[in-house]
Amino acid sequence: MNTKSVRTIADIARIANVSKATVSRALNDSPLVRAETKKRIQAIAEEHHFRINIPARNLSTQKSHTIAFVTNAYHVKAFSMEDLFSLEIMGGITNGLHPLGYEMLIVHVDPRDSEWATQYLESGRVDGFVLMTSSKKQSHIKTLLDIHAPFIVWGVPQANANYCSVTADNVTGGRLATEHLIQIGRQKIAFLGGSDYEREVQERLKGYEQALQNVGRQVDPNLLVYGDYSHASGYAAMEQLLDQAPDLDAVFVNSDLMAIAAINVIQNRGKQVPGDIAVVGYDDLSIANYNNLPLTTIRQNIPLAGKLLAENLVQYIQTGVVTNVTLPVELVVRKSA
Amino acid sequence: MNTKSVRTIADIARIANVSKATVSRALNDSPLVRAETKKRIQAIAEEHHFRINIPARNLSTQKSHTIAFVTNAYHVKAFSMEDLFSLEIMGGITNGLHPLGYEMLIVHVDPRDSEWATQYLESGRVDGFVLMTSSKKQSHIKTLLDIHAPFIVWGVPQANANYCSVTADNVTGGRLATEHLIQIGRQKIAFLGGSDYEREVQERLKGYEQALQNVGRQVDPNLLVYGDYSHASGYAAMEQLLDQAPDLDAVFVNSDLMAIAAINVIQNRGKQVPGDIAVVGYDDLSIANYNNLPLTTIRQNIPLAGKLLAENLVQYIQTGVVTNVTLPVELVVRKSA
DNA sequence: CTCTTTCTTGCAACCGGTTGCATTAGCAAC
DNA sequence: GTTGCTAATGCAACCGGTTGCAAGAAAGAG
Repeated sequence: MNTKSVRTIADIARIANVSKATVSRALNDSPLVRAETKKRIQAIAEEHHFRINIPARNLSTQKSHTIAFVTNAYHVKAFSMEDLFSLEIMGGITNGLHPLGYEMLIVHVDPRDSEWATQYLESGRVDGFVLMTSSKKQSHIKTLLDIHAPFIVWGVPQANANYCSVTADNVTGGRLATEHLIQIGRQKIAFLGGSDYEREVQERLKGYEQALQNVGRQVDPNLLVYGDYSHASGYAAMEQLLDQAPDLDAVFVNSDLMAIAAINVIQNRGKQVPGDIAVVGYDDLSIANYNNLPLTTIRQNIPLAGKLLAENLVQYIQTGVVTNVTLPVELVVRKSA
Repeated sequence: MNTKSVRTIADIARIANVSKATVSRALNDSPLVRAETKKRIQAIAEEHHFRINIPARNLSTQKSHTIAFVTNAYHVKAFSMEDLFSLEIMGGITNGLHPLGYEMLIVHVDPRDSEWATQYLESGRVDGFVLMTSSKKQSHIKTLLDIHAPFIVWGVPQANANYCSVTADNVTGGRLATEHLIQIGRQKIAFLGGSDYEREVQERLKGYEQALQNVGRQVDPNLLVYGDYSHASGYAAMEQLLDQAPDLDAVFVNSDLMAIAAINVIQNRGKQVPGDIAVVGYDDLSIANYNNLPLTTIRQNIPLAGKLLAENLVQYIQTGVVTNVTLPVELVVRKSA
């Protein structure tokens, strides 16, 4: 129980001999209050360690200054390595939100539940959503559009879409990865993609195809496999690749986690990385550097992506301006290729 | 802008021909309202997809139903692998909070800032804190105690402390790890600890010492080194160990991440794990299983720890009852030892 | 039938901050 | 000295839900 004698704006008003309205305006730096009055009030508030009551402010302004980070890890008891991408981008998002006076809630979403968005938005609990889910993403986007919810998406937006997004240049990423493998002399270059229905994966494939075609090579369907970004799926996909094309000497993998799984498979089959098979990953998560065999990978600037997701969503909430950002990618050469 | 015609309890009251008070009581399942009236009101609310306004409820009840997850990753632009422990326990915490109607904010804390706790608590933004920081933990505990903030700590509580905590049995963990290494025939067993001022590390050392003494062996100070749980510190500590005792044939490492770093050092010096040097880690994070050489490790039940952190903090907020829980640990034998 | 007790629901004040509009003081122009 | 305009501040209603206490209805006992 808080027994401080100075707890509300009314208390500050009594001490400063002004009205609550003047105190509220002074603490919010309103131009309607004379500068010397404002300074005096702010000094009194500081002296008494005054804290404005956030629920009261939220009620009267009808804003929560809170963003929901929507992840689909609802089904697990705990986060894991599989969620490292979310973890890393989360840090960038909270760093972007904090200077703007916003907080971030983590929201697990059951993809079968169509009420989750209204439950958070129409109750006034959050002002908007950062959508990270990959399963049922289109369905979630539709849900959010239907209720006119402010949101931003990590990933390639739908054609003709009118919502905010931040993505990276996947075509260039695919091309850079493949060009590197070509440049170091690899002859039989495989593609281990994420979920094949995703635009990002399709664009990385396009970049891979472009790089091959640029040197007069053809795409071999036996060299194309897909996972779902999980470690297990990367493992299985790499096994399938080696079964289908035992003589492949390079693989471009659509995520660092699947790349590490692929390396495990390669090494377990008695082959050397990068000697026998060169491996390029994607994302440049921290694990890429920590792996005993540091990963050559395509860096998406995840801290910057997080920061822009935050800032662009808040800008949309405040102004209604929709922004779509495509970040550049870069090849990071380490030891796996 | 929400143009729904049924937005507030007053709207439901008008439709149901009762007062706001009755609607509020019905939606909160109060026994003061007749059962048939309650049913009727709940049906009307359901029919109109009514959502109670959370800021208004928070203001009138003076509760936010929000918990702050306090981590000290304030200094980085993004989370990383170093934060995998926090990520994994975070999942357990949100799973524990959600059925209780609570949300979780992630709060970065500058250890030099002494106002962070009042900033969140006295503004009514959060109802309590889960304290995960390891740097300046004692200082944060003092800060929270000074302002009578509800909180719970992951880790061993201070002697005579009167606050909630969840920890695991570190002495047993240290003993189990060392006994296992003894049992598989290792002669020169090293200890690579976390930060040596931490009670957890001291307790794990005690377990290590007990196991050695139980078989008539002495503790060799040249076999004791400390890191700070970071990958880099684990790497450096293992290098120091091998410099000091090139003939060691086992090492008990106080975290999975440092264990992986240790394995990297061992392999980079041309030695085999577990052939030349057996390695046991701690925590049983998801990475322990994903590593190409799956880690033998001491499992702390992280999902359960997270769930209990959540439930016991909410119980303290609601009832004032302080609970301290020590979870059992277990040895998980994989391939590194 | 009357009185007392209990049940059910309503009244309205409160939680604390925001802000449109009103009021008053001060200043400048005539 | 008067009038008109602007600046500074105050008033009080509002944001929406909660709940202590009051009022009235219903039921039971005598």
